[in-house]
This record gives sequence, C-alpha cells and structure tokens, in this order.
Amino acid sequence: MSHRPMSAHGSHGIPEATVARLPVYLRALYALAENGTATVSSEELAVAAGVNSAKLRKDLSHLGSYGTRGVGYDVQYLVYQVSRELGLTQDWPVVIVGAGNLGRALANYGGFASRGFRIAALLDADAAQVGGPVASLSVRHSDEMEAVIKEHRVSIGVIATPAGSAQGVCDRLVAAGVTSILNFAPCVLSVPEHVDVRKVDLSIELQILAFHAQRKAAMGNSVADAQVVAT
Amino acid sequence: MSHRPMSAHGSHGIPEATVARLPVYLRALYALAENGTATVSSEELAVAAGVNSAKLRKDLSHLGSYGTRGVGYDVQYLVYQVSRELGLTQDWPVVIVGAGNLGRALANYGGFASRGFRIAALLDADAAQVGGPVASLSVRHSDEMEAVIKEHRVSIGVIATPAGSAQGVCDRLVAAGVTSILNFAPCVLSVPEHVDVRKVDLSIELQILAFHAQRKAAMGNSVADAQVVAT
DNA sequence: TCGGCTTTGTGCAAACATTCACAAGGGCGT
DNA sequence: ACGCCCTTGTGAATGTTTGCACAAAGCCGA
Repeated sequence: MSHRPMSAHGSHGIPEATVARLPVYLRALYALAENGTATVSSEELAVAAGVNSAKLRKDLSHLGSYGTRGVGYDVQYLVYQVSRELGLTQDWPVVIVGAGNLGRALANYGGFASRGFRIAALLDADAAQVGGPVASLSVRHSDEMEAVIKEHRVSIGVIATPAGSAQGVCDRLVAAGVTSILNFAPCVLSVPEHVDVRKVDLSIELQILAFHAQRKAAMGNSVADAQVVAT
Repeated sequence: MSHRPMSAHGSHGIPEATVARLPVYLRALYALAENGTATVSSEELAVAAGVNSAKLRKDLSHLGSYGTRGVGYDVQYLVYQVSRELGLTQDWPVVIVGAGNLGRALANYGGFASRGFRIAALLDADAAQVGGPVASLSVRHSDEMEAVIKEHRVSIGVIATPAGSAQGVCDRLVAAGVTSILNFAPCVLSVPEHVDVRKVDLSIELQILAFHAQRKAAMGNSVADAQVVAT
C-alpha cells in the first residue's frame, strides 16, 4: 500500500490506522441496526468490533462529536456519518481483471456489490473465458478495458490475474485513469505517485500465521525448560 | 489479528511490523534466485520489495548479522534464514473450510501449496459439494473436520464460509486443536487467548480505497481552489 | 600492506499509535 | 429544579515504527 505523507491530523486528516478500522465499525453498526438496536455505547460497539473502547472513541472523535454523554451513539446516525466519511454515500464502479478462480469468486461475492461498489465489468485476456456468464455478468475481453473504464468512469480496479500479468494490467488501468488498485496477484506493483495500491495476499497471511505458530511451539518448549530450570 | 503482548525486542522477539514484511522480502529473494543473482544489496532488495532500504536493513538485522559490508547479502543464504525464521522449513498442513467459490479458488491457488503449506482437506457442510474434485482434492464433509485435524496434526485453519457459519466453524476448529486461523468471512471471530486470527476482507480493503479515492477527489477540488486563490 | 570505496548495522529523534484515567457534560428519577 | 449516575471526548503517558545519518567493517586494487 502506498502511504501518502499526509499530515495525520491536519484540518481533515484521519489517521491511517483509524481509516482501516472504520469499515469494521460500520459492519458492526449494520448488524446492530438490523437487530433493531437504536443506540450503542462505545463499550458495546468496541466488543462487537473486537477493539478497545478507548480506541474506538478516539477513532470516532476524528469524525466529529457524534455521541451523547451518558447515553452512547445513535446507530443510524453513526452509520450515516461513517459511511459518508468513507465515501460510501456515492457509487463506486469497479472493474475486475482476471476471470480465473479468484476473479469469479470475487464477482460472486455478495458483500462486494452490497455497499456502494458496483462491478462495471469482469475482464479476461483469455478468449475461452470471454462471454461466460458469472454472477449475472458476462466476462468481457481485456481489449475493452479502456472503453469500459471511460464509459463507467471507473476509478477502482481489482487485479486478479497471475503475478506475471499483473504489472502490465496495472499499467493499462493507470493509463486509462484508474487511481485506486486492489491487487490480489502475489507481486509488488510499481505505480505513479498519485495511485493507491492495496495488496491482499493469501500466502503472506499464511506465512505470518506460520511464524506465530512456530513461536508458540517454541515458547511451549522453553516454558517447559524454564520450569525445569526454575524447579 | 490478536496481538500477544510480546516485549517487542526481547531475546527473540521480532517486531510485528517486521514479521509482516518478511514474506515480501522472501518473495523478492526467490525471484532474484531464479534470476541467477548471487548477492543483492539492501538497496536493490528494498526496491524489489517496495520498501525503504534502511527499514529493510533494520528488519533483517533482527534475524542476525547475515550481510557482508561492502557487498550485500547472499541470496541463497538469506532465503534460508528468512524461511527458517518464518517457520517455513517445516510443513504446515492446512484445512480449508467452505468449498464455495472462495474456498475452491483458494484450493486452486498455486502459491498456496508451493512453500511449506499443504492442504490436508477441503471441507464443506453442504452434501451437494462433497465429493466434487477440486484441484486434485476431493471435497469432504465437515463432519470429518475433527478426524482430519487429528490425523494430519493440522494447526492452521482457513475459514471460507459465509459469515453466519464462521463463528461455529471457528469454535470447532479451536476445539479440535487448531491454534491459527485465517478468516475470509466478513465478521469478527472471538477465540481463546492462545489462538491467532488473521482476517482477509475484500470489502474492507475496498472501503479503505474508497476513502482515499474520495480524499483525492476532494483534494483535487481544493487544490484547484487554492490555485484560483493563489493566482 | 595500505588506503579508498562501498555497504551493512545501528543510535537517535521524530512520527505515529495505543491505552489509561478522568474531567466535562447530558439524561433521568425524584 | 437538583443531584446522581453514566458515558463521551481527550490530555498525558507509554509503546511502536519509521527514517536519517554515520561509524564500523569488509573487499579490492595498487
């Protein structure tokens, strides 16, 4: 992910760590709303979101003073404020490039289109994939990328191609006007200054888990040793 | 993700931020090795991994002093050291729960099995999915979860079910002895102290991108305004 | 052998993030 | 109308991460 410098607390700057948590809060708030809950305290919401309540309050305080002391937060109102801050009150057309297993899984993913995100097209370079219907979309050929992006004013692109094709696809997306990219290909993308890239990488997550798993195993051993030593 | 307290720089404690980057370095190193490169400087490797070179050196210094001043790092040797630190010199059997679009995509993902991770089983609760061959595996019924975990000594579980089933699956995994979980379901899991959870959430990543996209758009406006004012 | 060139490894300071602890403030019962 | 109780919002302390800048150290050529 490319961090712009950002004055972190300027007139409007919300800390990056906070931004990353707002969607989690939003999801918890939606669950509460569907539950019929009208107001929620920072403590309750924090538990639902899996964070510390002081952190939650500080996070929300960056958006404004939307709580009522002694009472809590109005769920509906907070949903609206968080949505607005995240830019979810507008529609974001998205192109997905790569209609392999992952691309199709993404296109089928319900939560995808649910809140503000709309799949403008699912593209693939392989003619064999083209035309096949996936989740009420038909796969279109990569040649149409530029046309689709212009027509739908797409600013977010999702790369679900093999690593080898990712940089090429990325360059074309950027050239066509995309400024935000979600990259599922296991590689580093290089992009101009003004483009944001976020990376989702299964294999990296597994390796991080492996590290901790190993550490836990080793700790178990050394604890045993420590007990022997201590006894 | 559940952070154990960890003294951040104890006798063996590697900072969490560093751990998260080691897999990226490792991938870059593999690419260099396949390329035939024998040694690499921190600057080159940093570029390949998309980070600052001072950061890379500090990260690597946590594993030991494996560089040669004036020369750089031996690629093969560093691959080994990083792999060892991450726990990738051993085999990690993994169960994937949920054989929907995502679960199948994961099972088919090549990079998955490539380095130390082996899919012990792909499970699904839906009898209609069971038996279907996916990537040289056959889908097995969730009832067999406990047996599979015991038999293969699985300690890592991947949850690729709908959000509604995730907590239940998680509880069963934990009860059967899994201590590391990679969760693709869009929900917060609650687990005992000793279990690590990492979350991969497409919709959250998109929302973070939307936030930055909106900010860029707003900045564009205010920059335009500023120019008007400044002129 | 020695001096110069290059690159690592790290002390330090600044930026960023988390958490505690509590004052300020609002509702509710009496 | 008043005071109690509850919860927010935030100052201050602490912990973590980043990045600069440079001394320590290895290699190479003369």
